[in-house]
Amino acid sequence: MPASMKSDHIPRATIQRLAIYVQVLEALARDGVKVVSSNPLAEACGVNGSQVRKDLAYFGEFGTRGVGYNVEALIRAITRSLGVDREWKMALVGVGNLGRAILNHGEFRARGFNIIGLFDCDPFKIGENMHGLEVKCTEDLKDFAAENQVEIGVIATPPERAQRAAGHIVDAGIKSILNFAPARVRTPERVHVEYVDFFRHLYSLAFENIRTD
Amino acid sequence: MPASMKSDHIPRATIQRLAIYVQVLEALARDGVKVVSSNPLAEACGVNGSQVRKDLAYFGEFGTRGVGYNVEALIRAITRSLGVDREWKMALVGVGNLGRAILNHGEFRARGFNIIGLFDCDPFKIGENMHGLEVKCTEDLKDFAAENQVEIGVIATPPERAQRAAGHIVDAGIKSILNFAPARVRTPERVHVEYVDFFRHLYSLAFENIRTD
DNA sequence: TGCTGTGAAGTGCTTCACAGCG
DNA sequence: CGCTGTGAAGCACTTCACAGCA
Repeated sequence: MPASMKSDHIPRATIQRLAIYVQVLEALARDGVKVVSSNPLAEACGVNGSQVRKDLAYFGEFGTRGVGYNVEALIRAITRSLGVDREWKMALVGVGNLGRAILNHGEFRARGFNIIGLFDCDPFKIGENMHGLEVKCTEDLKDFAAENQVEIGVIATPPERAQRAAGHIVDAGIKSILNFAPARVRTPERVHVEYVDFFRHLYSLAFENIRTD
Repeated sequence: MPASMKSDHIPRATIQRLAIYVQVLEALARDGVKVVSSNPLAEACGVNGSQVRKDLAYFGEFGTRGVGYNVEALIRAITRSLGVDREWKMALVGVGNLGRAILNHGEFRARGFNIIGLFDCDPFKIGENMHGLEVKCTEDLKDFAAENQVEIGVIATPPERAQRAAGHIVDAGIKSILNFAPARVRTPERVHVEYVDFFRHLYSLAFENIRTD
């Protein structure tokens, strides 16, 4: 646990909001803003001012009373607190349309989340070269992960193959999974799975839309 | 409001879980399962059995006491309740790497969320043809949306252009936005914005990872 | 004075526990 | 007898309100 952390339990929602704060703070930094107080920051993020202050208080005291928060310093404080101020090595399982899109999406690398290995179970794809990486057989993930200290496994297979991909990732000793496949996967307790689910959002939009007619 | 709805307020979290239930129910249907009771369904979704029953109860009574839920019927009941059992027309703003990836991602069309118009502000992209659609100038979105009853605007621009894209979408009278850009956007109260934020998930993974060392 | 940091109060979602029905 | 549907209890997060510091 980071030495700076003040509380033992931190709400999951807090972590997700910290990611939003970073987004907004980076936009402020781009616009040349040096200092921001909790209320305007909160408004730009669509939350309450106390919420921002409480979220930050879980990790330390980053503000100056009567003034606010230094934008650049707060970005560094948050990314440091979350552990995202360093490189993270990821392996991508599934190099179809979705997988290639993820590979092409420069934002990941720009934020230190580097895809260093590609895996697929399709013999026609194995051996192919993408973005300077050779597609390997998923069976080889275990050795690769051990040799290269892979920390995050990214699933980008069709839904019916997501569980098998998860099995290979777990088997390789990787404890974090980012799943882009539209399927839930079963994993041991110790493995943390995050789901990127486009349809969750589309369903919310559709429902809100018909509800407010 | 759908006639079947039993309660006036439905938690946002419930809607998001319903999307998960559909995912898991579809996987069960693929495996030939005909009937499922709340506890196994809940376990596969990573939630509590009462939660499943309560979520469904907001919309009606879909189960049979002593038996469980018919898988196919429950999928239809949920998708109907949420209004996702029909076609939704979407316009995509921003046809860079991310936008093209969204356009190529067949799942959207497969679930009735159809991209029927492409827009970009880059003169070099305007006029280009992608997936049988001609890229138009973002200024033309307003007329296009009115003529074609676009219901959802999808933002896939770089973060610094997300706000302008949102402005065009709002201006076109569209009330729902799906934002893939890593930036928050300001919109009038009546407009519903959903954010697809990959980094929210990566931040959660990274934090959980260092927290459990 | 202005804004942060924080205990206390408020709110809403989740879980429990069981009545009710097939 | 088994599982759904649901009021009540429990719990966690959010918001309030203000003490405390620059």
